Amino acid sequence: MNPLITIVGPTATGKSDLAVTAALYIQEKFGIPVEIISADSRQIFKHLDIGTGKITTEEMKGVPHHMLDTLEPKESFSVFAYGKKVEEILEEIHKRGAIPILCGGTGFYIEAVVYKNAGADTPPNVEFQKELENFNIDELHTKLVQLSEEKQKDISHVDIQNKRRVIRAIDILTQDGSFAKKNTTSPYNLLQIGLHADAEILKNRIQKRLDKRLDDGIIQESEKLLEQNILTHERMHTLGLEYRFISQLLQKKITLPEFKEKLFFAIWHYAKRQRVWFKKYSDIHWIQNPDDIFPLLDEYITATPPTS
RNA sequence: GCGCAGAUGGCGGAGUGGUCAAUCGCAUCUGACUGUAAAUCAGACGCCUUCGGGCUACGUAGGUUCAAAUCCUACUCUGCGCA
Repeated sequence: MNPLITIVGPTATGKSDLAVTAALYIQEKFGIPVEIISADSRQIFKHLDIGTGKITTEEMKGVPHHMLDTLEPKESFSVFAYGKKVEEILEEIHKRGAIPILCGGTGFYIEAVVYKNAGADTPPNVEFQKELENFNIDELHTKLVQLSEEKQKDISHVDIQNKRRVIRAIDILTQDGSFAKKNTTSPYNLLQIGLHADAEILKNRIQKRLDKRLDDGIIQESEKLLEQNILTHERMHTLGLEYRFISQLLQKKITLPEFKEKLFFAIWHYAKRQRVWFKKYSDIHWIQNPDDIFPLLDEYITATPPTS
């Protein structure tokens, strides 16, 4: 099995830096090259630098990074596409005899790579989904139940209160597709590392990071992208967090103090959601101190020297 | 000092005699997650409970009433106006 190291955890715990540190450590100590793959749903986009806290070239310290700056913000993307793309990249990395580190906080993206669970194998019918938007959740639910009986498909996994999910389920069944089975085992030889920080510490880090990004010009970045028509307010809304609230601020829907407060809580809530997501994987080695990664790497690489 | 307004759960803010442990928003807690995932969605949220219910609560102290967060009186505090 080919090796794959993951570095996961909530935002603002220092994953990106740790990935670089780990990469350099492995290269120096074992002479094996390492390449990093970002698992961040927004850092994939060009121009979104300060807002997503994207790692700089300098901070990469020469370690190759993948899945950063590959799309224009206006282009749409999906977990499915992500999973496919990363699969290719992994293959190349393994061919080169290098070890990949998948690093990021987007749980679903990690799942798509590690377990190859990126959803049903039925492409979305965007037009049809738009039509469905016009119905309310109860009507949609009724439709879904009818369809499931017609097509004899189990829909017990669908969250019937979540409009988006119900629409997608209807979409899949209407196309005669079926829901993918969930894989529970990984095709890779895994080392999963989670970076953990206690609530108070994490809150503090989030606040400090936010203040710093404001100083760095996070708002101006978006203003400029709006001027250049690289971003729209609509797109900023779907990008979430920083972009969503900056958009509201620039449109004067909220004041600066409100912006700061709302954004802080939104990031904090996001971090909690990430924590819940990663909780379900029992094979993650949770560490609090970055230095604790070294023995884990030593053991992993010594026990299973990567071959290609 | 006088006048007016107000004091509600961690915060904001509804409620103005019974259906109020008290709408709602925020925060908090727990969780879901099958092609938008930094997204989307759910549950809990006074205390106790054998889950039937019980108890204590709407500034404080009294009062009216079968019944009060809601009416009356006094007091305390806060805001605005006049002195």
